[in-house]
Amino acid sequence: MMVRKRLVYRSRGRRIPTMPRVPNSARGKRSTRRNKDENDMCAFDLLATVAGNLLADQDNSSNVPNTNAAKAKKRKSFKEEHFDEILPLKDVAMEKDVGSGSVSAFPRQANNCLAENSSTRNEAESILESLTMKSDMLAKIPECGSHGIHHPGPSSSVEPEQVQKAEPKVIRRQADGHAVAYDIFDSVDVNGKPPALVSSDSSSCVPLSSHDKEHQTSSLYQGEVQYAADRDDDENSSGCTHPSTIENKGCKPQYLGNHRIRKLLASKVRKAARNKICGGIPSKKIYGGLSNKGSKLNLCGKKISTTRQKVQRTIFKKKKLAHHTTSFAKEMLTEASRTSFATGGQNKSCESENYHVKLRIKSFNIPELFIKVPENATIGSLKRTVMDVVNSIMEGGLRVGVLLQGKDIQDDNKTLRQAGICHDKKLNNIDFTLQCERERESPSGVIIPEQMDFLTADMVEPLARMKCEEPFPEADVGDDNQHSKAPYRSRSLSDLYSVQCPVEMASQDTSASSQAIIPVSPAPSDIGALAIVPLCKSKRSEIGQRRIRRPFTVGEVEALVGAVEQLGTGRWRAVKTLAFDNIEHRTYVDLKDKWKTLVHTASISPQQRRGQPVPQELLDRVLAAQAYWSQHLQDKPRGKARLLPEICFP
DNA sequence: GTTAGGG
DNA sequence: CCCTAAC
Repeated sequence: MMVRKRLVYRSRGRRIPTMPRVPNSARGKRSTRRNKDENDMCAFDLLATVAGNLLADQDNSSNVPNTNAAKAKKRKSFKEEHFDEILPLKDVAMEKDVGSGSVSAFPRQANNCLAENSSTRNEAESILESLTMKSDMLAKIPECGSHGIHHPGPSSSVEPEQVQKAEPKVIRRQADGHAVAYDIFDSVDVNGKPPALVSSDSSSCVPLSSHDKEHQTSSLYQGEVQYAADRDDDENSSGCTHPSTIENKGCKPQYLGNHRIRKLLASKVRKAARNKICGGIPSKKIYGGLSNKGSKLNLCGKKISTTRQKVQRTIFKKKKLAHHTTSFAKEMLTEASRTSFATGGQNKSCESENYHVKLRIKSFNIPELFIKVPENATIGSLKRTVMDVVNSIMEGGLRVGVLLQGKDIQDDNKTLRQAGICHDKKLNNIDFTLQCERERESPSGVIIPEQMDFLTADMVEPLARMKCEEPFPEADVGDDNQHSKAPYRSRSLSDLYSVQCPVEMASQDTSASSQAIIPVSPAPSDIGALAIVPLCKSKRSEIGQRRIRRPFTVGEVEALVGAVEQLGTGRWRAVKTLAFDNIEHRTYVDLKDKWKTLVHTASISPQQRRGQPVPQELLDRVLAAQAYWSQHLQDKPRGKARLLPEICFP
């Protein structure tokens, strides 16, 4: 029966040359999706807000990551093996001097900062004693601690800095530097081995429950969760609030149903998430529900994750430049500390005009950045590539939104008082959101004055000051942690950012990264230029994150054609094994799909073709192979005609 | 888990 | 690339 079925397909296959319909429809679909993605932007703004709120709910679910043990092991061994090779690269890359600072100088800077913090601590505390960032979760990591950035404990908070006059620049720089640079280089992995591709496995944003250190480490180690907010403050803030939480390992795989069910659920969840997000439903609820609501939803998330991993097999294996979730959410908290702004009060309606406010960044994640790094790439090219990507990310700019009791206050001209925001009463209900500037009407792409005033001083600045760097994941595990001790400052990147846009943190944020550099494994005949591949263009939350689109290179096409010539169509698993075995991000389904499109491409006129041109010679082989196997398989349903192809396709 | 196909 | 159906 199975054979019969296949025969039927084969017969259809014969018409392949005339199956323009498939591609066309596909195109239409793509187009549609693109639009959809644009719409998803609406979710973008919501994420930030939501994230923070979820932290509190989500933590405790730290559980055992349900990752494939073998894979984890593999990754582990790999990292350990090449740690020494990787580390240097990181340093080199970080030394790129942009602006005044060099990353390599970070250690010293960190210490200095620490000292500064100490000296100004009292003063600062009086102003923002409770200001904290989720990102300090980084500090939780042992290595961070070694740099003196470590937070005192559960209730640790970001070192208060002078907040009075925060400057956007500083903020920017520090913020991104911290976030971006770190991320980018943190996982740079360069080894002598052929660059294998690294899948972003973006879906794997995992929240960490900071409390569970082991878990955390584990996650980091696996590279699945490189960064997560940690609940430094005991206050409950915790974990990763990012929507991606759904896929988070933190959710214990309570049970493992059959994959089919998982896929189904994953699919459903994704759809639901997308729809909801697009619909503008408060992400808070959406995510909150998913993450907290109980085991049910969590399970779903878990399933997604699992499914992803299995189906895509996208676990970065060899080169991962950086993987970071991108959510940046901050929540301003309010216990307005009673420090005055010294602006000279006027009315007293709200009775607290000049107060400094305590703000807390509950979550801070960074976007994924992947880069294709051919072995023959130079450090310079690597730098340029990273720079380009970062710049491209930044170009969107960022905008801060203010929510009062969940309601977005759009009138920028209103005074806080007019908006009903009083230090005494309403501050507790204020939230900030980070929105991608592009796609939004906000003119300058710069933060709005009022907001800036508020944020700058109290919230952003501290953030900018964060010195803690995430340690090399491997470090935690490795015996020799010496290397891991080195912090990776990202001053250079931050500087870049600052140039691009004033308050960029957001760009990397929730927008889920507009782009990413993706390391692509060296396809059989890959041409080795650095290539940047957009990552999750949609900026949608990572919930239903679609895999990044990675166009086949000519080399890959060639390998595919060669494999199909030998194995025939219909044996995609074998094709995968034969020609793409070491390329994690190309699944046999991908190969099958690619073949489908190749056949179509070959059957249309060159003028109608799009994308990177495929040599006519290859297309000819595609048609020949397709025709051959279509016929051949009909005659001999399965197997047995292995050598024929060679005859036909030398 | 694979394969074929439609979207 | 995603999602499903069918095996």
